[in-house]
Amino acid sequence: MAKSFAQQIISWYKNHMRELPWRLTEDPYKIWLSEIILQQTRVAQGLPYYEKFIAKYPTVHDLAVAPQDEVLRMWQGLGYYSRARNLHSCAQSVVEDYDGHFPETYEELQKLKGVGKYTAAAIASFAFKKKVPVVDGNVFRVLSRFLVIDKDIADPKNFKLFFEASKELISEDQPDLYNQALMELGATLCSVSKPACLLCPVAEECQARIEGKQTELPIKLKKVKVRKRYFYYLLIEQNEKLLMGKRGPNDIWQGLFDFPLIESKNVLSTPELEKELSSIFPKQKHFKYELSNSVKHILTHQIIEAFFISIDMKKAQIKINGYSWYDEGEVEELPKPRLVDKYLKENFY
DNA sequence: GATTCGTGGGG
DNA sequence: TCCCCAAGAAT
Repeated sequence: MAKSFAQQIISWYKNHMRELPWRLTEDPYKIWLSEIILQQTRVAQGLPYYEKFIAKYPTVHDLAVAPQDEVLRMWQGLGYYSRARNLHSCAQSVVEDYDGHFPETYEELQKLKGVGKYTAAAIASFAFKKKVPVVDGNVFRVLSRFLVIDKDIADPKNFKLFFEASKELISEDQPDLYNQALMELGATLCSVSKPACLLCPVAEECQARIEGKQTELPIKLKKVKVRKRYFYYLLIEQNEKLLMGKRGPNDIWQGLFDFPLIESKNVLSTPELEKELSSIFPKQKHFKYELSNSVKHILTHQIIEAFFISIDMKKAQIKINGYSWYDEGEVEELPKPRLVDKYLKENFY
């Protein structure tokens, strides 16, 4: 009897797998941590963060008792910061509600903060050898090609179709290796633009390749709308200290620190800017300020054009709600958005 | 259920 | 320069 799809990709995987640290362990904590870090993130970008976290927090207990600002600072630069907040909260839940042990089933795992269908399937199969298929961007791509599934992968109602398709193909005794092989195939050979079909272990049976449709699949319809925002950051320094504050909910960078901010839907003229400034500092009649060149910062749904305004306030009493003074050492330790961190590194430290 | 959450790299 | 998108989840 011919080798099954699962058998073929698993034997290919065994010969080509990259020996990443989270693949050389069965510790659910390490597997969970790696999966959270790798959500919407490439291995090359996430790997140093994984090493850093494991060194700082060897066990889920170490992570649970850490201060949240420290965890956010550790996460700085990786993006999607709700992952860090949920990571921390999840660690505390595992310690308090599960006696320090991760739950083992697909359903129970999804009750944890930051753990959805993909991550639950990954932990259940990698750590506990459960027969649950993972469905991520790679799986959508590989299966849509292998089976010629021309349904929109951006539409959540089509998730089940791929989940069930993979469930039909998953290995009975090596579900973990099957899932990893499927993702690795998508991450390496079965790439978005130029799939390396000549190297593919299942090219012979790939329906898209047979029909010459590799690059037409998968179908993804949704396009993101991008919003433009203009940030005028106020750099206010007194006695070697800088005024900074923690960002609140319902916007980007929740929990991270930045400077007092004037936001606008469009570029401000000099009079407009000065009017804004004087409304923030009503008591100051005249003060000097210096406006930086604009810095573009691109997010998934927003393009931010930022200006940094250094303000000379002399010895005036300055108080802005929600902001406090931090010296250089303290500023260094605060979790900050990339945009802010870069500016500080280039102009202050 | 459509939207919103970062950042960096590749084509 | 622009577009895509990468081991998704929460709201």
